[in-house]
Amino acid sequence: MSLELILLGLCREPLSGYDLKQLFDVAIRHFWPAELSQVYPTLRRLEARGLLAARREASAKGPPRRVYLTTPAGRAAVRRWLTDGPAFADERYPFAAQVFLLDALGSLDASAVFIRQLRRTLQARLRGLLAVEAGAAGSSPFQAHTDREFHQFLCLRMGLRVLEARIAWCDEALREIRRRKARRPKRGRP
Amino acid sequence: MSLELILLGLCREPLSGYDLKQLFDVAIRHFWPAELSQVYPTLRRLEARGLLAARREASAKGPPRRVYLTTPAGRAAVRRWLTDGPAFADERYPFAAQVFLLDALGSLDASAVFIRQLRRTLQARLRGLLAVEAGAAGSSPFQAHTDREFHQFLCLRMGLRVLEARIAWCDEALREIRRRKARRPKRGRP
DNA sequence: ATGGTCATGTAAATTGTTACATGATTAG
DNA sequence: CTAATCATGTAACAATTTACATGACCAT
Repeated sequence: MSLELILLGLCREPLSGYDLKQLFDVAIRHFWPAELSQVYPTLRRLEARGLLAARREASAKGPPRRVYLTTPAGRAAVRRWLTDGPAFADERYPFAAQVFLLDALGSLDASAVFIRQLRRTLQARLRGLLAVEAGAAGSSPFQAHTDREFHQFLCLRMGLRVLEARIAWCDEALREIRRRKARRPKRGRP
Repeated sequence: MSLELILLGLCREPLSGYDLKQLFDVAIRHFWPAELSQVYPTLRRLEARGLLAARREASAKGPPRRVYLTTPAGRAAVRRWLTDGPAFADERYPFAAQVFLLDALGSLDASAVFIRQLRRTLQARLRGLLAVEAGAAGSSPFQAHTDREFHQFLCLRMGLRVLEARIAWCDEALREIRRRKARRPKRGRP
């Protein structure tokens, strides 16, 4: 399970479930989202297996924190995961399925409306990622970073490129729809 | 649930669970995979809800087939899904998570090995999709197709573009790793 | 005192995967 | 006769989401 490995990878410094959730939400949810209700039991499980070590910590606010740190066994598991090569999972894009079935609306105009809406949403996401990039990188994108930041930045670039590709696809699709409409002009009023 | 809507969308002509599974495997699994063990109960559920109509059919081989056809209510559900605009789901890319954590290996060379391997795998997938494209489209990609084929072809193009973007990212990442290595030359033997 | 953030969890429901079970027909 | 394809399904498990539950501390 990838969530387990990700948590092990992140706990190279002591982090609580709450901390981890925040990390996910700012930097990781783009390629692997996680809810607190899944994080907490998973941390317990990893601790029970000896891959994480837990320690209580008093907190300024609220209840005491449980912070976790990866054990040597946990670190070994992460290294194995990484050296075993890229891992893949099934990908599910509902909007692609919608495009596949879009002819059910029986109107190229309706298809164009759909794709324009898709483009707007993707554009908004792209703006979000670009803001992260600008904030994280400063002016010189790949320079003056630790190896950790460097790899995280690479990761962000991957997200950016995929979004750009999807937006470019929207433009291609709209072009092709226009061409198709031009070739087969609208009936109704001559 | 998207699987339900996809099945409803596909059953505009009578199809059995078995037929549908094959459709998924050739054309749909790229953006929405499905197992038979999930398809069969889902079809039953949709029939129970009056969105699909089932009919038995004798089969040349094997047991009698159950073929399903979308009812007017089912078609309405599909149209609603499509006109409500693009639907999104969480996306999970284990390999992106691995890139995020890759600095745990403590070696830019190891990172390059990982990304080269990723590139090879993506390249192989791209070849697969290109073969589908060539087979489905003939020489003139968007022309001389029904609206149905047109939209399905658009869908394929989206898959292609995302794969190309990921491969381009691999190249960028390898370039940046080389630059970083050049700037901070290897220690060990001067 | 009201609402937000800190901080932990549990329970139920949904969704999807893997493994198992069955049996007919056809091609080699 | 053996394996592949056709065709249906069930059962057990795993992963994830949504909703619920609790309580402290801080700022307005």
